[in-house]
Amino acid sequence: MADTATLLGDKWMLLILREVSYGVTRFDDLKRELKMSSATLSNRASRLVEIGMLEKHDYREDGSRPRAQYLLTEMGRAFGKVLWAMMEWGDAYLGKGKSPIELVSPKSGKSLTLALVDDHGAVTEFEDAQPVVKA
Amino acid sequence: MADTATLLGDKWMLLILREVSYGVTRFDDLKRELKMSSATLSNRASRLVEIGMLEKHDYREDGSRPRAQYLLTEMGRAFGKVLWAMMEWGDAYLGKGKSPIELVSPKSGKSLTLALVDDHGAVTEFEDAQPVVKA
DNA sequence: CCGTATCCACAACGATACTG
DNA sequence: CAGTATCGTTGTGGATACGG
Repeated sequence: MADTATLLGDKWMLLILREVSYGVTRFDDLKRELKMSSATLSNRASRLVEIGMLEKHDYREDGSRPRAQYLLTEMGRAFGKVLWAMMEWGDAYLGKGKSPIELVSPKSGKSLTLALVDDHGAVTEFEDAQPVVKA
Repeated sequence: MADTATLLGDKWMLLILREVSYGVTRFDDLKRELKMSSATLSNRASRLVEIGMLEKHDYREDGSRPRAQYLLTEMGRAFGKVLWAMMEWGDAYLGKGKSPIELVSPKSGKSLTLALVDDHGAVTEFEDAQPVVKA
C-alpha cells in the first residue's frame, strides 16, 4: 500500500491512467483533456512508462504522419481495479452526481460492483471483513 | 474518479488514511510512523477532517491528560476498499514482497479478495468486464 | 501531547517559446 | 503532433520555535 501510494499517489498519475483506460492515448489529447502543461504531462508520462504502467507505441495510419500513443500494459490494466474503486467511492460519497459509466458482465449483461469474495465466490461486506496478520 | 483523485490523490492523504485504519490515530504516532513534519501532518489531517473522512475525538484515560485521536468516519471506512485495492495491486505488481495482512470472512474464516460481482454474486474478471455508458 | 507559526530551500506548475 | 527548454510564480515540506 505504502509503495503504491508513493509511486502513484499523485493526482496527475491517476488522472492520466484514467484517460488512457478510457481510450485517450495521445499526448495532445491528454494535454487538452486534463488541462495540463506539456512539461508536466511529459514528466508524468515518462514516469508511467518507466514504472511499466504504460508503453509508448509509434504507429502510422497509411499515408499520414506517424503518431505516438500510450497504451496500458498488463500492469496498467490491472490498476483499473483501483481506479474503479475510487470511482465507486466518489459516486457514493462525493455529492457530484454519479458517473455515467458502468461495468457489465459480458455473459449476463448485469451491472458489476467491487466486493470482497472468497475462493468460492461468497461475498463479505467490506465493513465485516476481519484483518488478520498472516503467519 | 477525477474528483476523488483531485481530493485524495496525494501520497500523504492516502498514507494517513492507511495508518488510521490500522489503528494509528494520534498525532505524534502518525508523525513518527510516516516520518512527516508537524506542519504537513497538521495540514493534511485538517483537510481530511474538513472533507469528512476523519473525526477528531478528545478523550481522557482516567487520571491522565486528555488526548486527541483521529477516527475514521463512515465515509473514511468506505475508502478502505480503495486502499485495499491499492494493496492488492502493489502486492501483485511491485516486487517488494507481499503484505503480511489479509482480510478474512468472519463467517467462513476464508481469505478475501476484491472482485467484480453482479447482484447475484456471480464473479467477473476485471479484464473481462465491459464498460458501457448508462442511458 | 497536540498542534500552529515562521522561515527557507527547493520542487512543481503553467505559460510561452521553440524543435524535429 | 510530440515533445524539450526556459522562466517566473506558487506550492510543499522539513526544521525550528513556540503556545494550549
